Amino acid sequence: MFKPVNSNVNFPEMETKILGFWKEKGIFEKVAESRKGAPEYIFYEGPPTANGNPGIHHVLSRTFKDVIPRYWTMRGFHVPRKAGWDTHGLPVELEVEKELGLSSKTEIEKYGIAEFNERCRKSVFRYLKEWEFVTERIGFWLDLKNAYITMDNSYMESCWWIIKQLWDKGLVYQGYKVTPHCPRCGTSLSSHEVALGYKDDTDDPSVHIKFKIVNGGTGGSREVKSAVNMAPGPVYLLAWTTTPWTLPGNTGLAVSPEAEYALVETGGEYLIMARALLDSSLTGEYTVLNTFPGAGLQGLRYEPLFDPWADIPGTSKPCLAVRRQQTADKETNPVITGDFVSTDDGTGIVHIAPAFGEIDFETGKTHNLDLVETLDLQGKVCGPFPGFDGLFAKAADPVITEDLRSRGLLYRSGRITHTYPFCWRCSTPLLYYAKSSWYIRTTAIKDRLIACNREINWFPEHIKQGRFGDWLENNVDWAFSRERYWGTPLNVWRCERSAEHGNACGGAPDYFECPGSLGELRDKPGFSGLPEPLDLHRPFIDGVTYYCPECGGIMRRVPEVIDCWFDSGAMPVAQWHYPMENADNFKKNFPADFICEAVDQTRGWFYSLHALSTLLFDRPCYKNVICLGHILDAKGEKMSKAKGNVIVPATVLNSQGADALRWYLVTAAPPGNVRRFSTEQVTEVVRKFMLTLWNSYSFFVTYANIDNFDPAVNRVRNLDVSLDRWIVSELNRLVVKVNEELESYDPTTAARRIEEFVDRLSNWYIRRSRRRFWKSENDADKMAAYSTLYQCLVTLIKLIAPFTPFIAEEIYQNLERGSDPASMESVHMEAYPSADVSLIDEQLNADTELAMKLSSLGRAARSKANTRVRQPLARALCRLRREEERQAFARIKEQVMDEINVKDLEIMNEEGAVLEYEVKPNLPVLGPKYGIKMGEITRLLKAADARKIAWDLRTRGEASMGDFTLLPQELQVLTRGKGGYAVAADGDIIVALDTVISPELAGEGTARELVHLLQTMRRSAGFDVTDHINTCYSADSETGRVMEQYAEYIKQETLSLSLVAGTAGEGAYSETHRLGGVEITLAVKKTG
RNA sequence: GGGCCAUUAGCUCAGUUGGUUAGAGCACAGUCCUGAUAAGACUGGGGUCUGUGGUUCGAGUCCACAAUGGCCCA
Repeated sequence: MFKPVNSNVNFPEMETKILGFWKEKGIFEKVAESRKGAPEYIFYEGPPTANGNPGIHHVLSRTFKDVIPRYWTMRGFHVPRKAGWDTHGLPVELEVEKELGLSSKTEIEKYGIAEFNERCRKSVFRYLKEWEFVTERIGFWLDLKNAYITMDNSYMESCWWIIKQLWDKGLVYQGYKVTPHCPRCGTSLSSHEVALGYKDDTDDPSVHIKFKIVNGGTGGSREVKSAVNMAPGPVYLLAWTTTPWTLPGNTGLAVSPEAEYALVETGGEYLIMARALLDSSLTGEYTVLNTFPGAGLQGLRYEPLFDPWADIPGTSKPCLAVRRQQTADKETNPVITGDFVSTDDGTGIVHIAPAFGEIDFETGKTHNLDLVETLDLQGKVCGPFPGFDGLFAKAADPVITEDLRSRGLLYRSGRITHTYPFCWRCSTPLLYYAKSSWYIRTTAIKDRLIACNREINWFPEHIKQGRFGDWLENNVDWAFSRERYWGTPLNVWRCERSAEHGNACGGAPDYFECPGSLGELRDKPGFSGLPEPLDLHRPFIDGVTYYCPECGGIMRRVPEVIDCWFDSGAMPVAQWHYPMENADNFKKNFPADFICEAVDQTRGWFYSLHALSTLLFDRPCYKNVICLGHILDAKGEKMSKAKGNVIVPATVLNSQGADALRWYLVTAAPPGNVRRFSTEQVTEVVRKFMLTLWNSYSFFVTYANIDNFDPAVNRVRNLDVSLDRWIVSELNRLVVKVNEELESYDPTTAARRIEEFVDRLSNWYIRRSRRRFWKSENDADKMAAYSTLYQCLVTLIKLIAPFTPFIAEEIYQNLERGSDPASMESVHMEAYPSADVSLIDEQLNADTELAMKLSSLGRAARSKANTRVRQPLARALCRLRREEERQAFARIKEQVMDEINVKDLEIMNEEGAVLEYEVKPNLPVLGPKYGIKMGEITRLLKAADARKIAWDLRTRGEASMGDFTLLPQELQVLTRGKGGYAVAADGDIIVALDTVISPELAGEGTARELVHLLQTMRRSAGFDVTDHINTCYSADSETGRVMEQYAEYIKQETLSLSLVAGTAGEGAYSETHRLGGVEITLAVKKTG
């Protein structure tokens, strides 16, 4: 006996019960245990940060992260599922800053780094419970107990080891470069972090500035100089910028050497700029006085807008860094040429501030421009600039603009909206400026990064050459240091003397060492300053010093910590504390077979894993990667707290359940696409898939129990009913396909196929087999039906187990575990189904397709004739063109007759009465043969008499039209129902119904109608399916006659022991209906 | 400004190497079927396959450009 199944199932409740079962029996651990020693399939968990609530997009990635490992586990592999947590970095610090009300690094340091970091440590796991809850609730099996945690000493020590490896290869350097800098966070951002924070529609100033040309300089072509000298007033170079705050740092102007420039007079002023941009830049009428190539401007000098060297009381002095680059040539502020100058926008003259832009900086180096740094690390202006000294850069913009206006140096000012980068965590506008930072020289291995990427399978595939490939092609060195507090400290120590005494130490300007482990550090001469208990974080590690081996000076750690993307990219190594321990584990678990994250990780984790793996081991870190698209709300908008359109996983999990959500996430859209999420669609999954499956299961259990079906005893191996052989064939074909698709990382197509199978199982196999289950004798056919359905169900639940682990477990426990004590304790310990291809019968599958098609057409024809299916009809005719179909006809005839309730079904011979013809060109054949003449042929065919052509083709083997003689294979003769109301057609196939209803047929129809009424009444009366009843009726004489004629049939169908005319007795359930225009009253009563 | 992806019915998605009448499901309306079903069947309305050019005898499919949305990069 199987456990009875309630067809009114509550999935969330069922799932909770299964969760309890897994927990109580330790199923997850047992599954892992059962695969010990099996070949490894390696999955890496990309560590989330648990300082915020998990959202629906996390459920998406966690579902895919679960399906694939579950699949490979069932395929017999041992799949470790070590959890991980990302704990360092700016996001964490930011939360704490908010809590403490701190707003700058100075305030953090005043508060105390030790205390600050302690707060960070605590805040990291604030939402750990929610994360663990969601992870468990959705059935994502993850080894949470042995999670790797990036802030552990052991983890950080492994990071040190990695840095040391790179250091020894000369791949780590300190560079003075322009970096995007967040003035609020006070640190540089790596390029992948910058990528996270671009905002369109940023409103910024747009100013055109006049730079006054100094007469009598040495540069400029003769032509230009004479033009400038001959102008009646001062001549200005017109430049455009959106960042006025960079203007005090201006030390050069760049022009395009090839472009044409013009000297114009406008409003009494004399301006030089690119000719192509005159109309878009100038506000009024203008006259072009001269034109010359940009190269001619090279070497002109202009007056600086500000003097950063000035000594003005009450202002900061000097600027932070003011470097006069030129030694020989004292003249400053030159016009230079550069290929980067475009004449697409602006004025064709680009203002260069070497401290504030990558191109600017490089240009400054090339042309020996002065470097003037007028901002401190908080983004405040610093320098002899009364009025805006001390202001935040962006706040200084209007002041600077006003100042220039008052001095007549502003030509025009307005606003512009464009895209600008902001800090991805705190939304402060980023400022680009030159400063020192630690780099990993990834450009040195760029070719290897690209080559290793070739070995990776990306899903979707376009990421490989597209987004990720491009990223690698444009690789820049990884700026991996952060001037912050809560992160893995950079393990570089520097000799104090090198800075204090110039070249005093070892002859080098700076002497650095990079100890690669705690042990190595402890072994340094004079090591001291590390307190117990051990904590490698700041500020404790900052106190560690030792003696410089070169000069005996004090070695101190540099102040930086490392990028948290480095942490997560280090996980293949650091999760094992390799190489300090677990060398075996590391080797066994590297590289990964599979990882999965959303597309935003191409520059994040996907990159940091790939880069570190290539740097360290010269090989890719992962073999297969599913890259998921983002989730939008039902309207296609991004989910955000601000919009209030965030869907919390718990709401869906509580109402529809985890299986439904998982199935939806897998099947609804291709994984790589963006997708809209709405709970209505999850509900649809419940109705369409989950309930159909559940009801098939519940149907099976109900009847199997009535008949005491025992799969162990009643297993039928040789099926001779074609319906059974068909569904088994479909099942095995499904198993082949699903395996193929899962092996190629396409769970979506696999699941969609399963969905289709469930539909066929329920709506064709079970529906058509229903009568076999009701038969009162336990004959062989009935057992074959049970056995087949049982086999389908137990195979099916194993197929779906990776996708919907709960319902699979629930059904497994009842159907398989419940009847076979030798079965596994959980469905997830089972082997994934493998197909028996000998059971796949393509012919049979095609036959059944045809039967379905004919049945569908038959019903369509009935619908047109307005004849209900319950009313039997004498005859149907069908038209089949293809030889295979005509052969299949004999095999499926009975099925179709039964489906559309006709007494006879024949292939039609004389078609004229019900059909009309159409002749069409067979394009794939005719096209290549006739090419450009096709148009004419098509026209001729349309005009021709289709019936005649069909006749000619059949009798003469060809047909002629105009100049053309066409052969049968070049044309298609289509036929369709001729206006007749009982004909339905689809392409070649036609079904026509004989709609004449004889009195006998009418009587039979009435009998079936009566059975239907009584069945419905049984249900309304609340009888059990197996209850026997007594039935009474009062009806007109005609109906009474039918009752008598079909008494045996009616009694058998409705389990009536008696069927008598008369009024109902005490306690009977009675209903009155209209049947064929007359009123009848029926009454049913349970016996005994 | 550049790159990648998407755009097919009101909604969610299929659409194989270019080939004849572009399909499902949901939703809506009507009819039917039902002794597992919250299901199913049939019919109907609903599509200039985002647009414009091009290649071709023939384009949802290939090419170019553009638009919208998303992501990424400057």
